[in-house]
Amino acid sequence: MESDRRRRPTLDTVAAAVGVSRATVSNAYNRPDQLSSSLRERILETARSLGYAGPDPVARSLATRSSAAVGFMLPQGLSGAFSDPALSIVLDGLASTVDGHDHSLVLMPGDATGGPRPSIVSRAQADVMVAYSLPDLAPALDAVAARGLPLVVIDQPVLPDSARVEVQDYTGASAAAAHLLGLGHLRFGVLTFALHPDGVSGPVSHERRSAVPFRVSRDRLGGYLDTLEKGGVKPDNVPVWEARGSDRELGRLGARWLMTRTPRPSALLCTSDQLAFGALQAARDLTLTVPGDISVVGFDDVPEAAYSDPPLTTVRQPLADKGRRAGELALELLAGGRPPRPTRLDVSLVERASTAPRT
Amino acid sequence: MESDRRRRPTLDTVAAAVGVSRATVSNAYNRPDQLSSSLRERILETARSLGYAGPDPVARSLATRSSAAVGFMLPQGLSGAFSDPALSIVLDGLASTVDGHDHSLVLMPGDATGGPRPSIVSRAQADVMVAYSLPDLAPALDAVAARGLPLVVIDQPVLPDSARVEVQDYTGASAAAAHLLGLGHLRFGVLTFALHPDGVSGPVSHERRSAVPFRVSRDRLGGYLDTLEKGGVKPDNVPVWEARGSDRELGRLGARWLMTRTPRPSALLCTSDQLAFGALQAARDLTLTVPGDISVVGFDDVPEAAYSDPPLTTVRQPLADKGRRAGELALELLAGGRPPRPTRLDVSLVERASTAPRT
DNA sequence: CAGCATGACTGAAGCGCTTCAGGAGCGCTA
DNA sequence: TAGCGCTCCTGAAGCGCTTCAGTCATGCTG
Repeated sequence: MESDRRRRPTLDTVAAAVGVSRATVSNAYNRPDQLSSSLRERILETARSLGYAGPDPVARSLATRSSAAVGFMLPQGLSGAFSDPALSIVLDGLASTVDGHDHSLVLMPGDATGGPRPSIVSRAQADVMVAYSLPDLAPALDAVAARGLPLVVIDQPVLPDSARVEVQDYTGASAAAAHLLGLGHLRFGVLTFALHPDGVSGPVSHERRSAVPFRVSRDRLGGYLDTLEKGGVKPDNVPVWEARGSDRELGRLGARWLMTRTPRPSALLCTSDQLAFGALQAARDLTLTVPGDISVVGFDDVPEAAYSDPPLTTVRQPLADKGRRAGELALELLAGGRPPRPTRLDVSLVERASTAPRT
Repeated sequence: MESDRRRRPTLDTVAAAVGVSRATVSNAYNRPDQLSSSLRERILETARSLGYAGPDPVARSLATRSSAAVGFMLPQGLSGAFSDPALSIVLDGLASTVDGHDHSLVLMPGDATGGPRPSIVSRAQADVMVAYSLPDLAPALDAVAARGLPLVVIDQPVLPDSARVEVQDYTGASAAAAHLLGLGHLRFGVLTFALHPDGVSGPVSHERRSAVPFRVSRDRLGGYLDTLEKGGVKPDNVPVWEARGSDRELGRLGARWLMTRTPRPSALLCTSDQLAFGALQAARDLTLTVPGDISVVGFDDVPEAAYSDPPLTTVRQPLADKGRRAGELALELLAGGRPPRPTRLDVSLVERASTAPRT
């Protein structure tokens, strides 16, 4: 079994078998124009019959100083992460971009600290890292810096020397709040995903609202609350529930709490569509009608938002573009480019049937 | 900028700075017991001040002939893949297992062929591959074989020399069908995810039902149809809709078609919970009640199945275990073990409120 | 004090590949 | 036929690390 692994053919094996130099065999794979096509054919044929599957990726990476992979760092474990389709869409955009350039994707799931363990990051074979929604000051980010790897940041910490793609979270949230205000609502509730990476769900105390390490949460919550305040609604009178993740079930739980406050809010602002879907479910549980008894708005505009019952009023952000852009940036940095100015993608309010004037 | 990358310190840099041999510096990182702790401290300290972030992962991989990564091959692109929480759960189980052993996860999304492109597989830096639900004969599998990498297969092709973890799909499907038969149903419809990797959705013709390359689809569909036949229901009289993926929206589409056949089926068998949720939605769209007008059963028992409206009768499979087991197998193969006998996980029917006797 | 473990460190041989400065051969031109 | 520019191929120097067989003091035993 030792010999199993040891006996694998290498470039030299093939070179010897064909009777050419190792460089020539290498060229057969990487620079077809450097040798006659007949020789190339002969080399490839011999390689095949020897069971040689092409240049070893690791050795090639060492020699070229490039591992042709982009690392993707997540704030959470995978199951939590993918319960929100927003991430899948972003990741798909990213994956198809880098895949098209023959790069692969190394996933680094996070743990309780709100990011991957630094040791994972130090050992990851990737030559550019993408940070997705990590909290400010995540240790993983130090590990990236220590390795001197180029970094592209989606949606989160503002770091020197990193490429960024983000979305007008504050503006979008603000528009959603203004929409509700415009409909005459006076009593609100806010349902947000994690403000802190500690895995806590529950009503949000005053101090927990400040110093929020997740920028996205901070901006959306801020956009909601500031706008309400400008509209004459005291933030202190707005109950806020923090769900530790962004999925329906957690949303349902939080919404139930919000919908049973006295007096009951007539409008709910949610920081994601998933949470909003949970809220729709909670309303059904409580036999409240949406938007009759209570208006609900989401954030993201995932495809399903158009089909929910009722269809969701939400803030659209271009998720696939976000991923694609991140992929492009990663590739650019890899090519030696300096981080360009941050890409800021637009958001827009999509009015559907889950909001209505206060009755 | 050239120099930026070139100037990165290496083991030698640190060795020279401290005045020891390179081997000693290497030992400082990998075998603390091989040197005095005071020297080790000094080395680490110097490394830090030099901006050396630890041994280069690629070089280390080459020297150790191990890249400490497991490759994960998917049948589809990422966005489609993750719209079904079942995959997230499996992947999370896998990720936490391998992560615990300091291995990382390389994702290889598939394309229209039903698996990752072979070139991606040939170049992936992983020393064991796991195939998730790939179709039989996927080209990616040849690429794995060509490289001589150990392989663990989840849910799909039966390959010589691979470790396997699978689920009693046929048995589970059969139990679901028997349950419905026992409730007195006579007219059925089947809603399945992809039978073929060609991205086609629609009613399933007779020939398309045979030679199904996805084993899971084959077994579940077979389990449904065979059991119905034994119960006296001709498979040819059972309309089958194939959705190209496993998400709600596709399920809703297919279910709408199935629910508008004449005569209308009184029971729907779905190959996944996501499709079943779509069916629940379709019923609402058509103002049919579940289970009053039509019974619906799913497959997987994802967490949400317990909370849907109505809660879903479904076939439970241990998703997280599946992922964990795959991770363990991968690690075992890496350690040089031979593929053990296939792990077959049990399924069981969970009766909830989406099925009822025929009225 | 000879003999011998033991602990601490080193030299050098790889790991499998890419790349670049040439060299050899060959058909053209002037 | 000298000279030139091609095309096709090679030699050798790395890429940054691990590992294993030693070497060299040092302290301990009998």
